Amino acid sequence: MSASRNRRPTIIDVAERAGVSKSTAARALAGSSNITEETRERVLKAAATVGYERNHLAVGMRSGRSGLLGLVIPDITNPFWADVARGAQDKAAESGASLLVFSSDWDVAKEAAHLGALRRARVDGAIINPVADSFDDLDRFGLPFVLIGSSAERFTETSSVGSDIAQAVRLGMDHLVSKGHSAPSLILGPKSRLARARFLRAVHEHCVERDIDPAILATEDGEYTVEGGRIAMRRLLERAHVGHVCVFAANDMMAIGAMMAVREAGLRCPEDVSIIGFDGIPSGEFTWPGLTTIAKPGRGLGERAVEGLFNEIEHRPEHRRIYLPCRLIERGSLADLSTATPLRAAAGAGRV
Amino acid sequence: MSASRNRRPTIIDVAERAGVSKSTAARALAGSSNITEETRERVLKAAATVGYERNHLAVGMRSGRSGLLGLVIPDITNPFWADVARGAQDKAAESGASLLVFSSDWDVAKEAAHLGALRRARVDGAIINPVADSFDDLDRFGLPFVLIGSSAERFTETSSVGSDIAQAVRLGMDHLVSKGHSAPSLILGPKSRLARARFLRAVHEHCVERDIDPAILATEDGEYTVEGGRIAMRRLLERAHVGHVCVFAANDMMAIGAMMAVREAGLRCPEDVSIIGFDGIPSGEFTWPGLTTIAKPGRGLGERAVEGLFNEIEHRPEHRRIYLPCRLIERGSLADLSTATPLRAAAGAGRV
DNA sequence: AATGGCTGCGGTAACGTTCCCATGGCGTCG
DNA sequence: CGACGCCATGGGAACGTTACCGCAGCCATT
Repeated sequence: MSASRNRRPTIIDVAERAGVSKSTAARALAGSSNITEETRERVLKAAATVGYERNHLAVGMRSGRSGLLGLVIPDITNPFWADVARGAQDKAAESGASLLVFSSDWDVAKEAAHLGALRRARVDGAIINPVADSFDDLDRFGLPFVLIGSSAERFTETSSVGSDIAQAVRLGMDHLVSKGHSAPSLILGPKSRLARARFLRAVHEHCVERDIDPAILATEDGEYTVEGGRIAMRRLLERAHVGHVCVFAANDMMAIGAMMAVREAGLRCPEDVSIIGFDGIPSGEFTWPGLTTIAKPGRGLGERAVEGLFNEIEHRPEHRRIYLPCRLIERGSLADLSTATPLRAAAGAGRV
Repeated sequence: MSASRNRRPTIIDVAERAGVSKSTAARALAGSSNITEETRERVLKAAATVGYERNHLAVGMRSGRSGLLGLVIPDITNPFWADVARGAQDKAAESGASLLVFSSDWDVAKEAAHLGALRRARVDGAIINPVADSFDDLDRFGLPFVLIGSSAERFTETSSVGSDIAQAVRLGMDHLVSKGHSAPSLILGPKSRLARARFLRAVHEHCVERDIDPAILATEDGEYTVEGGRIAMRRLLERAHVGHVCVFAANDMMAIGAMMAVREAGLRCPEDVSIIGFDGIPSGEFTWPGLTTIAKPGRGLGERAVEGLFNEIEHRPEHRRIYLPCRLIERGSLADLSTATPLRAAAGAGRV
């Protein structure tokens, strides 16, 4: 009859089957205006029987909207970014959009190539965590986009979604003092990274509020890696005064490295050294002791970014930076110095 | 002149600028037959100056190939699957294709919905790790696809890509005997899972080769989670004979759980219990001791799957199951019983 | 010298959809 | 009772690209 067996049915097949024109069929399928309830049902039934599915490519050509969104993140293998991707994907699916996921692997050239691929694929917009420092590639992009993550600070003119670092630091510091630690040593990222300054500023502000002189805090810099944290911790231990050491690491990987350095120095966590991290990566659950940390809302970031992107696409520009709250995950890497319980007893309990 | 400022240039703009027809422009851009070198250069230059980029949507409409591939995996947050995604994405990019990534989160309904979204997005094909047991959704899919991972065994008629379990088990067992362990206890997945049978069969075959009676191996089942491994290990320790215990876990998460159970029982790894895992997840690097394991070639799986998918799409069906080799990662969770060195000394060395 | 083939190019249709306009029928209001 | 307007529907164009066909000019062969 109408459609051959191996071709996918089009709206014309539906129209023929329902005995109407393709215009009418389109109206019925769009669920919109000026159509008899009876013909609509007839068309819908015809569509169901022939197994019609709207061709997004054709829709995209005609309407200029492809229903495709891009996501460019530095490392898909990092569970945090994967969580962002999942949130974005779920939210996009709610609106019938699909997500093109690209991992730049911290490579500026690769990132630029990905942006090109997104343009050619005619995505409606993109969510980007830029690894490049320059505006060039983003300017060239020419499509609506939303920035995500800490690097957004560099671009004041575009809307962005990130974690609320200030709130996160407050959460961590409050938790520290509630456990009897007052002025933690800091393991920070490289000086070149903007996230470092933001983190440090938040700590300072919090110290000022509590009448602590920020200058007394020992700090060490390092790469945002396990090895970076290990080295930083080593140096921290060399400088350490007598007594319990408390460390606030700006990143979970560094916190894990710090934990390793503590063990390698023949010390114990949390008995001799307390550690709190920042990120909420799954690996923190499997260290010994488990890593107490502040978890970023990865999934929420992805969801919110897609919302912002839709606003951007539909020319309802928010031009706002949105900061989502983080949450504390208590595990075992922080000693409780606040109770009257002698340290050794607590340590013994923690052992088994 | 030709194109308005805010519209993206089309091939017609290029043609006008180069002073040729759009047919000729298309030929030049396609880099194909029957065109003077001179006009080709003129067109190419015109394309560069107006900033022309081929519209994939239009190409897709005309050619029936969208340049989009789908990837449906159970959990994007799992670094193994993320690695698969990266491999697939890289390989797809080589051919100018883009990847739609969907995470089914172990939800059959969500998986079916994703397959529908892929069809509507007019992907050229998909790579799928099916969580559903039935063929129904896959049959309904109606587009070329390649299966990936262990669940592929259920579908004999389609080409698939997976890890070489037999080789991996051999690798692990060989490593065990080289360290002086002969007949490891086994922590396996749930009986319902096909991967369990495959793993167990490989172990048995290896035992037969070495004249070991497979029946003497202690086995425990559990969920493929940290908690599952912990419970299984607990039971294993209750049954344990005197002396060193060696455990081969079918999954890294379970291996990590087993390590926790050992510590909770007041024992030490690797001094009292040796553990080897299977997967190669990053978390295994951060446990104490580091987890010795067999790593699956996630990235390679993704790459190979895309190759197979292209074959499928272009009707060069391989209809083959491809198994990629795994590799051993040696960390500290396995005691070396083979040397003359007394165990205690080795243990002491392992401590710092 | 005439004819055939080949080569470079232009014109046009088609992919599947949506939007705009035209048309006819019917109800309503003056 | 006539005219106007509204509503349901149909016809056609357009989105940007590629494939096919046709045409003109040129070289080679007879």
